[in-house]
Amino acid sequence: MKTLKIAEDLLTSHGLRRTQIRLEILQIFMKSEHALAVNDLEKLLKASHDRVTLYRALNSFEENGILHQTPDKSGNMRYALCAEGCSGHDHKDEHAHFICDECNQTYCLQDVKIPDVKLSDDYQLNSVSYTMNGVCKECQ
Amino acid sequence: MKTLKIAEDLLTSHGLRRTQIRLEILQIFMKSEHALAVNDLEKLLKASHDRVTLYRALNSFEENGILHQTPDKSGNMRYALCAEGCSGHDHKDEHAHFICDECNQTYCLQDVKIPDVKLSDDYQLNSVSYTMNGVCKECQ
DNA sequence: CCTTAATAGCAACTATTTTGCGTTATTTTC
DNA sequence: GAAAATAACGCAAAATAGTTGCTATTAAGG
Repeated sequence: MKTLKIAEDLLTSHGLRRTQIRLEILQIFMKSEHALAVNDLEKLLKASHDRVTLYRALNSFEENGILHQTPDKSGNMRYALCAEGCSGHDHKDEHAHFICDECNQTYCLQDVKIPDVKLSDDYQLNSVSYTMNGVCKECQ
Repeated sequence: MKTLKIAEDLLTSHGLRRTQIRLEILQIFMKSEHALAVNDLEKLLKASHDRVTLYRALNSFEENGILHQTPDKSGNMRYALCAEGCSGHDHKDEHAHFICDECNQTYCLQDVKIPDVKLSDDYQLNSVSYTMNGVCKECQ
């Protein structure tokens, strides 16, 4: 299936409008193997757009369970497509992330499931994130 | 042992100067059960100080393995005391963190060790972080 | 004491993200 | 289809976090 078609379906199925930018953003995420910062996104977009537009699109996607966010080591937000089965407030994003200390890129390790830990009853758990830092293949 | 004495020892043993602010900062961290943002720290300090001073103190502590940092969900940096055995570039900070979605506070779960995962040889691992989100006891 | 090197504090700057508001354009409805 | 409704865009401005350069202090060691 073509990425454009998938992007269109993603938007429609979440009641969002199919605008040029949003379609392009989604296609970029589909082609990317790692999480992207707003910065990265700006560079990958054909035309230049207002950052506000990007932020609003990304937030909307996040609220609708299309994307999920993780801050990188320095605290900047990065976004990546959710696996299927995400819904806005109940992210099933239970895979680990790897962030390269050299190139600072975030890899979504879809096949690395996050192991559980024992947690005291004092805490009511909603979601978990597992992030590894190190050096990726490219940078070794 | 009094917190002041501990703070003094921490500074001296790392070759740092025992200034008023730094002693106070360290004591605040010793009394706090959760990780603090620069913002929190400002409120907890008796007198008001320049934010730059706080940032520089915190960075210095981090480099010397006295504190470690974790970004919270929204990407803001939070700091907490390291367990013993941390050194500047080889943090042994292998415990999990819990961040409350309500009050946004970060709890250091010193006794919850981070479990390992299998990682492809493509990645060279340096450090790991495990963060849980949910609702803490206070907020339930 | 006196030196010197670390630290504090001020000013200014960069980067990220958010908010308000008028305009544009996609959807919906007739 | 055309008009109405409203989601999304884009500009301006501002809030927030963190950094850098520089000078003034001050702790530590002779």
